[in-house]
Amino acid sequence: MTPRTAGSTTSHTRGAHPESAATADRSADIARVARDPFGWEQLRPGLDTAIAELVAGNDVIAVMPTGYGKSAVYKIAGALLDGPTVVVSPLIALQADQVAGIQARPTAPRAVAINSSQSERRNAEAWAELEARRAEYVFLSPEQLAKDEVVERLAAVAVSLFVVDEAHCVSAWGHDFRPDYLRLRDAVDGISRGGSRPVVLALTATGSAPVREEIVERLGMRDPVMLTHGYDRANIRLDVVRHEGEDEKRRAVIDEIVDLGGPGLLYVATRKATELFAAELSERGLRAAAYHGGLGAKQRKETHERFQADELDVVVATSAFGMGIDKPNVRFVVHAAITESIDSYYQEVGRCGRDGDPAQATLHYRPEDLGLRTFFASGKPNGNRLELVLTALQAADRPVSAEQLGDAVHLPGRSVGEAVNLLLEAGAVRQVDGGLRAVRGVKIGDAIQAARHAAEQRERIDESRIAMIRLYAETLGCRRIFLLGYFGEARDEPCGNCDTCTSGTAYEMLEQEAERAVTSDSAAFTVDQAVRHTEWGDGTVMSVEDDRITVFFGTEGYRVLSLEAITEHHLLEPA
DNA sequence: CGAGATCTTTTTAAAAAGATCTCGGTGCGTTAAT
Repeated sequence: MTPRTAGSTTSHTRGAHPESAATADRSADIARVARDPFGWEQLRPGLDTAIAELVAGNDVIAVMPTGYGKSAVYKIAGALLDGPTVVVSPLIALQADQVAGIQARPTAPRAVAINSSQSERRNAEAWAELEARRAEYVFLSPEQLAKDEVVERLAAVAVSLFVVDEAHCVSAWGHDFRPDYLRLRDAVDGISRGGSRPVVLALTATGSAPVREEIVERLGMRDPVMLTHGYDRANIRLDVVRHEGEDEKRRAVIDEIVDLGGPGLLYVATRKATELFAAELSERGLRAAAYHGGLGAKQRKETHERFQADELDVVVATSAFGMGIDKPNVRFVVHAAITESIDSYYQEVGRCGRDGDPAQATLHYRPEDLGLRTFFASGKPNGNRLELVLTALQAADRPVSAEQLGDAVHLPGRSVGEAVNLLLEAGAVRQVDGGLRAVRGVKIGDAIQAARHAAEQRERIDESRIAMIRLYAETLGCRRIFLLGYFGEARDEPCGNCDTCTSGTAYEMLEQEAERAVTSDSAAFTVDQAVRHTEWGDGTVMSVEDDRITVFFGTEGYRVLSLEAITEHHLLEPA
């Protein structure tokens, strides 16, 4: 399941020889479509490769920073492939922008969106355009694609390209928050039933190896080509500041932002904190606004637009602010609280310094802040609740909607949804047209145990992701070496642009490790190597240091193992 | 799990310390009331 790699250094070509006539024709086609309807004279490295692979019929997962021009991949490949392009987009606001972006070029193929914010009539028109082959691109949410009717209609129009934008959502949201992300594979299968299977493209701005592999697996991608570009953002300075007390941390955050000016982003953990910080920053003379999911759509849009137009210095936000922001001159991303994973942290940090000029990323760290992350990570499968929900479903003689189910068991919608997701994952419940249905012949006891098991595994993985960001915050080594290592890019030289390099501990750590390395044998393991642990089963080596290695296990998450212990107890062997 | 609010107890009887409670993020879609 490991994707084939075609990164910036190791260019990958498959099928026809690069100099063959067919390939030459193809790159001429790509250049022509890029120029003619879309107006791009030159495509960035990797984009043309991605398009060529798709046009040749190969699935592609592309990991590239926002602002790199990822959307060109599906715009051009979609235009070249015969048949409409489905683009799965997580936010309706984003869909509107994406459609507008294509429509802004009068000669580009037509794009439509189908979602609940549009009138029924508008959606019907979109379908009609698609079915009449007047529209090439259709933007949809995963929830739309969970509907059988939608999938059937798409199967009938012979979709040629299936794109999952912001594909990290599959792994980040699919398990609990937006479970329909895990059903996209069924949508691809359903669309294929109409004829041939569409080529699948996954796009994301960040993703560690486990996240990328989960995307590939959950989407059912076939032998995909992986393209990564621009992980190292050398112009972003990486600092971590450790704090003892909450008040002292808050003052330090405010002082730093006032000092930095703007434009920049301040990420905080709670909605309330966005308001508090925004108020205090305003008092200190900055143009600051709060942003979180609880605000009205109008206000959110306005804040977004004001920031984009340089009318705000700082947006103080929860993780709600981010996707769809494409502002090159963001000068800093400051975190007043730690995130739940390195993946999220680097994604948020990646929003500054896109213009290549120096930018600042500071994490204000208190170990106590990890508590909130642990709280969010805990699934807490309540046996009672699971049993209640499953019994109700088994008793029903026809599919039940989530809402009917909530009424039947007298539980808040949220806990019902949580239970349902676990039962779905455990295979005890199935989503069918019209609602949920219990799978026949499954014993309640077995189902609940399986659901609990699924929840516990998930929890272990989430907690190991928290443990990794904690290691980042607490490391004395070079921050960049650590970050890039997490994303699978080995780097030996300290970066010179982070706090540990400045303080010198990064160099001390390297020396110490070099000394220890004399007595240990780290050469036995390499990054990306498949290994098997006596207790935790199969895993992949994520990073190798001189005295320890980090391994990602499918059932446990990230584990740091000392080489001494591995050797002594024969814990790990190549798989 | 931890912070902040609120309630309860203690003790330089009006304020402070201690105990208990509550809340915390991400968005789709559908629907009911204006």
